[in-house]
Amino acid sequence: MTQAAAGATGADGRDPEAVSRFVEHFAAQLVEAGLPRMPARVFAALLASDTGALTSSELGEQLKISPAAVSGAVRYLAQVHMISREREPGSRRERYRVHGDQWYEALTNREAILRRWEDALREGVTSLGPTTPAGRRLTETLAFFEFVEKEVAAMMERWREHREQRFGSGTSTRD
Amino acid sequence: MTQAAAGATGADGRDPEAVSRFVEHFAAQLVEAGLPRMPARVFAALLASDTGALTSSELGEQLKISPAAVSGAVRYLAQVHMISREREPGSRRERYRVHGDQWYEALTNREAILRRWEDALREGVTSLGPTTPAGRRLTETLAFFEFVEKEVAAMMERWREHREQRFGSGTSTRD
DNA sequence: CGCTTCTTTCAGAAATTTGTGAAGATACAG
DNA sequence: CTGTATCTTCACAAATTTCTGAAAGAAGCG
Repeated sequence: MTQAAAGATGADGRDPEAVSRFVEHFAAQLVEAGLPRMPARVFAALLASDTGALTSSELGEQLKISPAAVSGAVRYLAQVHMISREREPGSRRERYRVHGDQWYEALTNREAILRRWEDALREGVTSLGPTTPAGRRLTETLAFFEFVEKEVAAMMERWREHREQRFGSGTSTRD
Repeated sequence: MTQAAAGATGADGRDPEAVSRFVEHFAAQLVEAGLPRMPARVFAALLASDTGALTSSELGEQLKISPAAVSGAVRYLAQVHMISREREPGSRRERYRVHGDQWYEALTNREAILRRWEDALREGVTSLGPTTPAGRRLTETLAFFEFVEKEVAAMMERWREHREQRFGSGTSTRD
């Protein structure tokens, strides 16, 4: 019984059970917020890893999912810029990494979505008529989104500053 | 041919086709952002209505969906505070309304979600250890969310001010 | 150059989600 | 109190999504 003791640590100096508990719990929250299940689990696992980067097989093993599932999940995450892929030079292994800076941006970077909302609203204002009651409502909604878009950009700027001050520059975890 | 002419207006002074086009297009964007289909369509229809409020049967008719579907959709929307329900005093009809103020808040009011994320992260920091690399990453992530939570509140305050100035107070559409 | 190791793609099985019809509640009207 | 209009709930059918196993596709290494 070398590893199952209370709060025990695995071979790598971490308690795999505690890690798993956190991963599943946090992933569940992400799912509730709209992220597909597998991407959520993979992301949480990366977040909870020591180096902030894992290989495909490590992910599959830890989460008990097939290589195909890992592949699908990382493709999704990379597409929405929540992780980035790295190639290890001397190997065919690929490494998936969560990069502090990058994924904060991604979270707020519903920007593309915001844009499309704005486009749809502009079209609506035109086709319903800017002076109709509905048109006026759409105009105001549009103004809100434009406002938010600007504000979020400013907010992220402030965050970078804030973080710099509190945590020092760069990602807090490096290899 | 009283109503189908180009850009023509229906009996109610609006072009139903143009309205429908907007409704479906905007709803599609909302769906892409994660809203379930029916709620998205219902919401878009309300947004594009002249009074900003419709009854269940009006919604069902316009969107060609069953009363059950309307019921489910409005329940969802009310739950996330994107609309409110009103009782017409002299009738068993209920009216669903989009209230400018209210739904802007709702959109940014992922607050509940944010809170749960923060809770999960705090738990993770504790169980993985605040001084481990993973623990440090979680701490920073937590800080980010706390920062965002504060900032969003401030942003909404600024929005109210901004809107006041540009559109005058209150909802732009009243019965 | 072929072997080995890893990753991706593809088709299908399983589970989940979504919308409907029909029956059940609720509340006003006479 | 009975009748009627309106909304909600429930069980099921249909469509969509999700994950897996198996085979094909890259990329170093001998």
